[in-house]
Amino acid sequence: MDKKVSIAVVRRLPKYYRHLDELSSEGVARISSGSLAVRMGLTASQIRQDLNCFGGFGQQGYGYNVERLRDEIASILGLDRRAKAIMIGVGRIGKALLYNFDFRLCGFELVRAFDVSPDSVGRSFGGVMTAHIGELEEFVLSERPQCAVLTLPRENAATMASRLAFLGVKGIWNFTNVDLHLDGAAVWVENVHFADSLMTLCYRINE
Amino acid sequence: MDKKVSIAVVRRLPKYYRHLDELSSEGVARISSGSLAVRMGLTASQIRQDLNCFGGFGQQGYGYNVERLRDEIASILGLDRRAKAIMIGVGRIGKALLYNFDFRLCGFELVRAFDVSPDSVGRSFGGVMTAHIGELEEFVLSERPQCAVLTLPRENAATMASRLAFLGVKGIWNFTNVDLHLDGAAVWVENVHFADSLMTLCYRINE
DNA sequence: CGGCCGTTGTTAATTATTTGACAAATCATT
DNA sequence: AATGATTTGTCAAATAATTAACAACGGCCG
Repeated sequence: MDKKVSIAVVRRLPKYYRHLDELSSEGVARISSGSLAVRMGLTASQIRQDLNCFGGFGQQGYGYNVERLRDEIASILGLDRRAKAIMIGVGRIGKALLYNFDFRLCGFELVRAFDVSPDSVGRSFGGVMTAHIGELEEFVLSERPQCAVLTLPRENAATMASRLAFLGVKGIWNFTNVDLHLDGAAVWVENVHFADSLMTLCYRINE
Repeated sequence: MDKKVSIAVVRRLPKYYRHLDELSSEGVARISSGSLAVRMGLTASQIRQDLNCFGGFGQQGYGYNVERLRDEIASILGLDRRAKAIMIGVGRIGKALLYNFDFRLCGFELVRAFDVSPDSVGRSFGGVMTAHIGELEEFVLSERPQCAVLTLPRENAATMASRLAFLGVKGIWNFTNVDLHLDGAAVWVENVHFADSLMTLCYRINE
C-alpha cells in the first residue's frame, strides 16, 4: 500500500464515500468494482486502481465489503478525526451553511463563527455562537482550530487569509471569488468558486 | 484556431476571465503570459497553449491586450448571451444565491424561482418571483430557459432532474449532494458538491 | 474436493495534460 | 533603419492519468 496518491484520486474519494454510504443504507453488503463503476459512472479499472493506492480492500472472486470500504475511506479522508473549524463572516451564505450544512459528516466540528455586525455578534445560528472578529486571535490561539470557512466579503478575503495562516490554521474553505496566494505558509486552500462553476456551465450550454 | 479544447482548458477559462477583469479594473492595459502566469499561479507555457486553442490573441514582443482578451474569453464562455435560467427550490441556499449571487455576470438571467412552500410562493427574493412548482411545465415550455439551478432537498433531485431534462433544459447547476444520471438526455450537469469539497480539505489537513 | 467462474491487484499500453524549447514576429531605442 | 530585448505560437518532450489486459486468488457448485 501507500503508493503515490494523485490529486485526481483524492478528489474522487468523497464520491466513493458517498456512494458506499448510500449502498450501505440500501442494505447492500458487498459490491464489485464493475457494479460500482456502473453506478458511479466510472470504469472498473479506475476504481480498482484508485482503491489500491491505499491497500487491498477487496477480495478476488468476491468484491468489496461495502461497510468496510466506506469506513476505510472515511478513515483515509480523516472524517473520524473531528477537527475543529471556525467560520469567518456570517452573512447569508455563512448562515445558509450554518443552518443547512452538516460539518460533522465532513469531519469537522464548527466551534465558533466570527463577524463584525452587531446583528450577528452574540447570537447563535444553527447551534454555533458568533463572536466579534476582534476575539479571533485569542480564540484561535487557545482552541487551535485547524480549518477556517471564509464566507466574508471578497475585499477582506486576502487579508483575513494571511491572518489565519499566521495564526497556524491548516486549511481554508474559501467561498470568496478570489484566488488566495499564501506562498510559503503550509495552508491548503479549497475553493468553492460558484461563478467559475456556473460559467463553465454557460460554456457547455452555448457550445 | 479551433484546436481540440480539453475539459482542463474549459475549467480554467473562468479563472482567466476573473483575473483579466481584475487587471482591467486596475488599469492594466497589456500583459505578457509570463506576468499573468505569476499572478495566476500557472506556467507561461500553459497560458499560451490554453489561449491558443481559440486563436492567436497575443502579439509577439507585446503580449496580450487585457480588455480584448477578457472580452474574447467572455464571448467564448458565452457570458454575453444572457441565457434564461430558473431556480428549483427556494430554501436557505436558494435564497442566499438569489440575494448574493450575480447570475448576470455568469451569463444568465434568472427569470423565475419555483417552490412548494406557501412561505415562498408568490414572493420575490432578490428581484426574482417565486411560483408554485405546479406551474413549472407551462412556464418552461413558454419561456424556454436553458438552465436550471437545483437547490431543493436531495430526495427530490433525481426526479426533478429528469423532469427538467424532459422539458428540454440544457444545463443543470446542481447544489444537491447527489450524482444525477441523465443518460441519453443532452443535458450538462455542473455539480457544486459542498461536502466533497470539504472532505477533500479534511484529507489535506490530516495528511 | 476439484474445476469453473468471478473478481481482484498489478503491470503495460494508451491517452491526456503540462512543460520546455525555440524560430519568427514585434517593439523599443538609438 | 538597424540592433537588441521581448514575447508569442507551436512543436516536441516529459509527465500524469486513464484504460486495457491478465495472472492469481478465492468463492461456489456439483
